[in-house]
Amino acid sequence: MFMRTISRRNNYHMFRLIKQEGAARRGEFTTVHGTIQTPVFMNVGTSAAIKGGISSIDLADELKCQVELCNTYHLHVRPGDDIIYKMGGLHKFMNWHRPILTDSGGFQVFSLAKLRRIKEEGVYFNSHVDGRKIFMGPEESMRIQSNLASTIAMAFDECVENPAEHSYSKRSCERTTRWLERCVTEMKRLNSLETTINPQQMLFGINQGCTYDDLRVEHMKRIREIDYCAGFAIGGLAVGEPTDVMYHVIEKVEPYMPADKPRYLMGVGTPSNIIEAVYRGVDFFDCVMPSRNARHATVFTRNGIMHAHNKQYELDERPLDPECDCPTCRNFSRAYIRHLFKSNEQLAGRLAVQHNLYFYNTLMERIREALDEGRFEQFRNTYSERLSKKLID
RNA sequence: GUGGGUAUAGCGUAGCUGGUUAACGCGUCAGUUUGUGGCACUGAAGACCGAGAGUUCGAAUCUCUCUACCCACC
Repeated sequence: MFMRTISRRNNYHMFRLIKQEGAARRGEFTTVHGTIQTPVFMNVGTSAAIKGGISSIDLADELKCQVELCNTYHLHVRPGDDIIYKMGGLHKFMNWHRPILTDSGGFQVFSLAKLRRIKEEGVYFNSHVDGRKIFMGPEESMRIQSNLASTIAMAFDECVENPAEHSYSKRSCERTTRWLERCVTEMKRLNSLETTINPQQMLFGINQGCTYDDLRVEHMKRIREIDYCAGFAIGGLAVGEPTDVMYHVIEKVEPYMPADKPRYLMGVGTPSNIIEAVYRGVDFFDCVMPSRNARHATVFTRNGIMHAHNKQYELDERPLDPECDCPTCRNFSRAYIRHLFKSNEQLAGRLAVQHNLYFYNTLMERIREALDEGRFEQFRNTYSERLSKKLID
């Protein structure tokens, strides 16, 4: 049997609001794996690895990552959550000892649309790896996440696609609420078991409702009544709707989210999206954009977005971002990185991912400093637009 | 020296029983990427078809000459 290393006595789910500027919040979220300074960007390592060859050690030592995000569905398919349980949980498995948030697999209901069937009890998938049939419902998702022993588990939801009919969105939301109730029941049971690696595992509920104000608000009201949730997420955004619609939905839902719990905008987004969402009261973010874009040679700088493979950098001796002090920018020129991309060297992706993650993590640091010093509004005015424009120099 | 073969974008090839703006891959250039199945996807530029002559309404395509390269035999 597995030796329990985490006490079940302490209450770790503490969100402390340090400062507020308008709707924007500067906070601190205490977890069993350490305290998270918010607003925070979680670095996406779907299969217990940041794509591009960044290890947990790099993340912790150099890249200022506070929280790593892993995916329930992917890890269930491979290597199997039972394997990770036997290996002592995700933290031990990947040698990452700060907080981990596991996504529930709900998003894969949406993104693997061609390979699934949704029913009341849960979702039938065909595995993207070997095609075998997989069933996942709220209980399965909670059991898997309990085996993974993440710090924060996400509720199993349906991410409604955009556009969607009002009637379908409504039925889907109601089902997602019922699923959340089942998640809570199952997680309570799992956290009480002697064999559970992390009995302090927390659950975040997820708000849905497509782009319909009434559904969003109604759903938020329903799920916030479920007191067990340690935080709440807004899901189903940045899936094709215009940016101003996304901001509008956040503005509509935010007043109904508990002020004493963290708010997490799932899957978002660009640096500008993040600044705008912090401005509207969001505390947690995650997005594949910094890592995926980096692998495709798009890097973020303080003065805008650059395509590192462009010819104009052929003889450029400057680092990607002259104002950045990440390991990549401290050591390598644009000319060299462009060459690595053109030559299809793995190192190109690694250096660029390293830079982009550092950029996102330090962007959040700068947002927190601005909030600490009461000048977030000014920060937003300076950077919100600039960071999402193409770099010209 | 004789016989045979090949010459089409930067590279490798398709088209060659003659018929509209010569196709494809790689490379080049540019762009996309929002709770990551797929290190992926989209687009653009670029050759007047080895050179010259001929047949024909019309030639990358047929004929002749030349040049270069490859193979075989002397």
